[in-house]
Amino acid sequence: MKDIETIISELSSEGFRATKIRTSMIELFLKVKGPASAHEIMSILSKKKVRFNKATIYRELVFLKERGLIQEVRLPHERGMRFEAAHQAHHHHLICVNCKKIADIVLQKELEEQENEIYRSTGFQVLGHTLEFMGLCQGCR
Amino acid sequence: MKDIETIISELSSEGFRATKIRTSMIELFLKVKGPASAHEIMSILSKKKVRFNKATIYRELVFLKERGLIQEVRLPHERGMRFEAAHQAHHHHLICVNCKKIADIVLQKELEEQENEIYRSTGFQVLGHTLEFMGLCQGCR
DNA sequence: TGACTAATGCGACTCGGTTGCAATAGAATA
DNA sequence: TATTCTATTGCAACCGAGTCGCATTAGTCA
Repeated sequence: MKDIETIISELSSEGFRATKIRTSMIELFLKVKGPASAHEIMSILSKKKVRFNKATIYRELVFLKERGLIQEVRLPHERGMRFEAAHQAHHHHLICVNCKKIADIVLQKELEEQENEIYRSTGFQVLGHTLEFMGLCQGCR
Repeated sequence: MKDIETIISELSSEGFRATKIRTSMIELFLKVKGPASAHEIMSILSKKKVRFNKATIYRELVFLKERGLIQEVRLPHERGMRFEAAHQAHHHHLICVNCKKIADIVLQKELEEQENEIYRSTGFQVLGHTLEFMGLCQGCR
């Protein structure tokens, strides 16, 4: 994700509008670290005194996702979906089983080796993967 | 998971009963490959003319999970939970984005290296991980 | 066969998310 | 600034997956 002015001007040049909720949500995704749930998004907006309806939030999430500005993340231990800004390098998540905080991590050594092995042994052509680590963060150890 | 007679006798020696639904579900998990959704389980039972109520199915899934006979799996692209027999070695899943089939895979080379790197660089102590591969199976390539 | 209680069915409910539709409000134009 | 067009919103009803309380049923043991 670029800076907010660029995003907004790109959107409006395509006929989309810079509404309060849209700009607030884009700002939010530029700021927040780790993937955010719809619930977290709504509570942040509430604190900022942005009035909204949940249907609007979900619709905006779909909109931002379709435009490639955010991407969906599903974590292994929970029901709902989460979203994060889509500008980032390929990364994974560290989920603390104690305090539930979620941190991003970029692996120095990705999974090419494993993916090649899969192709050789099964003929399955890997296009992507999701990898989440569960454990204890430094503070909770 | 052991064979069904052993499981049933172990359960009944602890005061649990060998009901139609319970034995059908244990049989099912011994047979089915790849993690099954509640929906799939119910449709398989229906075909076998086993009458049931969805609350019972969910309760039985909780029961079998608590007893360590099955384990929960959440796949990155879908809402619901899935379950698989818990006897298996640590493994991952190959999810075909085209035909949606799910296969198990045991990696020759697991992620110790990556997990050590995480500990060194962040102090996060990894206790487990989930790793799913998306791609095209041999038949869909 | 009777008694005990684990397991079931039922229906109502929760939670996360979606949809149809009328009302509202950005933004371009006059 | 007023007008117009239509993207966006709020509302309320809805959906699917899963859960719960409670009265009833049915395994199992004596």
